[in-house]
Amino acid sequence: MDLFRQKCKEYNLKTTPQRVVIYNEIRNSKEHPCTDNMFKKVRRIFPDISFDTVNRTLLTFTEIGILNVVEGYGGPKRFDPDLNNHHHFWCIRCNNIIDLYNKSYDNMKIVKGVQKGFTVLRKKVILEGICNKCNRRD
Amino acid sequence: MDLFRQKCKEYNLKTTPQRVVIYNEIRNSKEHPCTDNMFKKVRRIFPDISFDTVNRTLLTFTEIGILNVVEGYGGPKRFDPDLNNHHHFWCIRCNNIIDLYNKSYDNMKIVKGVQKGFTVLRKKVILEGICNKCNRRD
DNA sequence: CTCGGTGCAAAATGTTTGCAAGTAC
DNA sequence: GTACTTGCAAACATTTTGCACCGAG
Repeated sequence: MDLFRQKCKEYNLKTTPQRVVIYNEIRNSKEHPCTDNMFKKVRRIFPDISFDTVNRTLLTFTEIGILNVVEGYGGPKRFDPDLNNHHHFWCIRCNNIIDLYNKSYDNMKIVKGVQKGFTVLRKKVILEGICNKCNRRD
Repeated sequence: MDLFRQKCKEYNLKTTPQRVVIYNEIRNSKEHPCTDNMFKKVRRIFPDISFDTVNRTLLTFTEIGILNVVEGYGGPKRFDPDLNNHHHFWCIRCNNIIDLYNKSYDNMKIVKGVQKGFTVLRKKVILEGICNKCNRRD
């Protein structure tokens, strides 16, 4: 919440009730929701909010760095409230994303080809496959 | 081309002229085109093809494993003709994807949390940042 | 000849924009 | 009071679906 207020001040954003609710909901989220998921969640608390506001707010949050967008395959955007360095396992069947925390992944070196002239902001490992639940279901 | 014919046989797909053209174009592509890029490319060779066929064919190709879809952030799907193990640098400004080849990335271990019950089909490293061209442009 | 593939048009899905009215500061 | 935000509606972009016709095997 401090981060939120601080960033709002920094970027001249007003702390509207809508933004507060969206911030709290995504912070408390353990998943990687898409905009529509967030809209449904937020509307339980703030029934008159528009989809539009949720969408714009999520994009604004990624711009000011209190949220990340995570990799997907062309479907709806998905957001990640965890700003710590972490990695993902992606189930290609149920589309679930599982967070992975691993020091050796974090410490991975940046390959030479990318160093000159490039700025690397984030580096992450993505594992793709079938999760335990989907495997069990077969 | 052999891979193409073999896979078509395997999955009972007909080798239509449309599919042949699409296959050749994506194979010769050094980029990571989206469906619309492919449509434009293919239409130069096969002017009467529909967008629809290109889209369906690309999806079919990913299903039979002669193409991969690559990670994105909710925009149009992008395809990758390179089936070898490789990694990506992603410019968040110009949206360009640069292929990275690196043995130590290839040899990365799979973390323990994912081993029981999970099937890992692919693993890759994604670097996100600003590419040399975009940096120069500032 | 037959079944899968194509092209078209329409629908569905997801995102963005323009603007009048509202509200945080 | 003013500038930023919101909600709405319409536009846009991308993908998917249904179906009649076509053509590769």
